[in-house]
Amino acid sequence: MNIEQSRNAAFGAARGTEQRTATAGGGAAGPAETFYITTPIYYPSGRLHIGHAYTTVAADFVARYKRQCGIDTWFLTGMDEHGLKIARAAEAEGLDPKAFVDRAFRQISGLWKVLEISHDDFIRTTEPRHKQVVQALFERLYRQGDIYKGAYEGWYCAPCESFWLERQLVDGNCPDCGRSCELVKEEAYFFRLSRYQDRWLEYVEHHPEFIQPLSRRNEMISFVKQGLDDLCVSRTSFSWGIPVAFDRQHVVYVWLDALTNYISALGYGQPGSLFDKYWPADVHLMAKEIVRFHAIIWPIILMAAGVELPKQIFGHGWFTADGEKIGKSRGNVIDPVVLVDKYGLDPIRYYLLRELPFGADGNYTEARLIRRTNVDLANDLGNLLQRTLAMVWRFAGGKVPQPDARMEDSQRPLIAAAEKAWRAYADCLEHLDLSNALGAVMDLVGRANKYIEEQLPWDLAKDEAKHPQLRTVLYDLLETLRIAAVLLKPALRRAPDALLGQLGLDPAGLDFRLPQAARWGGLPAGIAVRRGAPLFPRIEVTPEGPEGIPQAANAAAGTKGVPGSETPAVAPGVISYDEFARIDLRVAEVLRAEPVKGADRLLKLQIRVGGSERQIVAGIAQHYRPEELTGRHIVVVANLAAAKIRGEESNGMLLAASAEGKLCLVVPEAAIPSGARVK
RNA sequence: CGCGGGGUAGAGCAGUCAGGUAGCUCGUCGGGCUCAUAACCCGGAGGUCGCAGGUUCAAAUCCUGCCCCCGCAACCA
Repeated sequence: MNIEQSRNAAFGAARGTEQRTATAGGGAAGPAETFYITTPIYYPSGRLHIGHAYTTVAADFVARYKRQCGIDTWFLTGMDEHGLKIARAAEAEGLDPKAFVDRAFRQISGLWKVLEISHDDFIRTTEPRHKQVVQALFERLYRQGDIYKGAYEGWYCAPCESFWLERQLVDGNCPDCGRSCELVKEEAYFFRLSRYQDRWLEYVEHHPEFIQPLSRRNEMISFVKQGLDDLCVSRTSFSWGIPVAFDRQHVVYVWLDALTNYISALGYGQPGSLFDKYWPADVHLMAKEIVRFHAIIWPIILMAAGVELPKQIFGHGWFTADGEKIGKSRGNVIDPVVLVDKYGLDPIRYYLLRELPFGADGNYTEARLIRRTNVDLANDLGNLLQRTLAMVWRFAGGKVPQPDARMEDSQRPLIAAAEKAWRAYADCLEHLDLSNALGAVMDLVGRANKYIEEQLPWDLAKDEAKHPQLRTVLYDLLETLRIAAVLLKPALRRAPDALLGQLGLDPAGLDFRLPQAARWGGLPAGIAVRRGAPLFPRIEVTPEGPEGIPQAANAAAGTKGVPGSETPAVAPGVISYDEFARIDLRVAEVLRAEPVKGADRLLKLQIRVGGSERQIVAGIAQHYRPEELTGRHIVVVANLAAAKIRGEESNGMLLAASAEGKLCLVVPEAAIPSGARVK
């Protein structure tokens, strides 16, 4: 009873501090509480990478949490399918744009399936339901004078069919191909952002929670204070888009199309639609680079349309790849599907959600993923379950023991720790501090591990008089594990149920509703526990040295030590021989070299590799003069995908070593014909 | 004067909005425990919180100036 009292007091207090409408609180009177969360609609011009997975898994965690709190939740994601880039990419593959985006849709859906994303809807901007809302919105804004017809002025590169702003040009030429551009004017519609500038500032001033985190908010405010230009919202130079209803030469351009998905998906404009139920959105979640559009353009569109604004725009940080920004052009795209295959879904989800303070940037490395999994999930949580169950078998006959009714709550520190964990967890989630929400659960797990050392159950077992205490200790450990599983349920997909199953519960028949499910005492005494496989096996990393030791040294030692037997299990950071063999390294002769126009670090080299000649571009201009390269033999990666650098075609990459600002070419040590294989 | 992020222990980071004994993970050194997935627990060593001023009883935190690194913007293959 004292348990119940303190519980209620604790929850009452927690509820009282939560200000936003979407809380974990139990149902009061009034209309049912709802929660609407969105991810951006992703643009399928390239493959989706860990960044997309990050945003979407984060939204999934929040959505599942809200549902678990009994809140009527709607979780939207989708795809942005229009625009010139898509039309081009489709054409390049000889596909109809629609066929192209259909294929992309299948890929993205597949990824969300692998990550077990629980979205309620997936909006595609090519769908009629979206098109119709965009057209109506465009027309309305035009009729009321917020959209006007003007002229878009820009520099046009005919071969590339691209428009550029004056400041984007390179020596007056196309930044893509280096060829000359012509100044053109294109008729276009513009949206009067400028008209709403002051209203926006005033709104943001009075709604400090509107743009989060704080650094993004400040950034947006200072951006708007510099003055807003009107926004180009239609184009005539391509047709893969939503036609402007009253002027069919135009298609709606980018943001007015894309952003509108958040209301078109709800059936905006139709009486009795989901829009009435879920709008305004509680959170638009996204990575930081598109916060500007969501925090400025979107609210102004809504203001103009007389629609209530979303409650919050939240911009999270980026995962970088070993220090570099992740990008298609860098070839360091990390495929989430590969990671899930390799490590399993829960470790990936846990890592994504736990690793970064939500809002900040952070480095993705496989070593850190492994460490997170081993330390938090295997050593702390998985091992706690294992050792607890072993003791329950040994000291309590494999059944959940009955705690000693005479013991006060104050003598059972895990009760208070569990309460504290729940409160911290719920509070963090209200602020989208996902990492610390999980951290609160892990703190509880850590407390339980420590409790075992304090109580020494194996000693208690030796003394008959202490058996009531032993039973209480074991019960408290089991109950702590149950609560941890309940709190991890929205974040992880396998482990919580597996854990509960080992506690002897049937996850399918459990009520996970928060906060009740996190209350102390939910585990019934007397049920039989079931020891099972470790929740999270440790990931062993034998061939790789500890972090901090240069990998090359270890890899070299490793390959020498392992005589060419069958492929060993390849550790992260180490590539197999087959992977290495895919790189075609060749000796090449430099025929001539010249600077790349307008670039101070680039040289353009004509090289001969065996019988064929080709051009490569290399960033060595600050270390070598063109004339000193002619005739030299160098080493190149011969099968690297072609790329355009500063408008110059590059068909390969030369090898050079650099350190501390110095750079030198890697060259054959003795004379050898061009085209010779290097390995 | 382009925009933004950052500089805190060997590594990676929190703490900065609301100033009050500098904290976490990994690594390292030592100890404990034997229930457990070579796991778990305790303790030690290790920091001029980028630099210089200022405000304050008190500054990693607030103010001013400067230095350095990174991303984007236009030079990465």
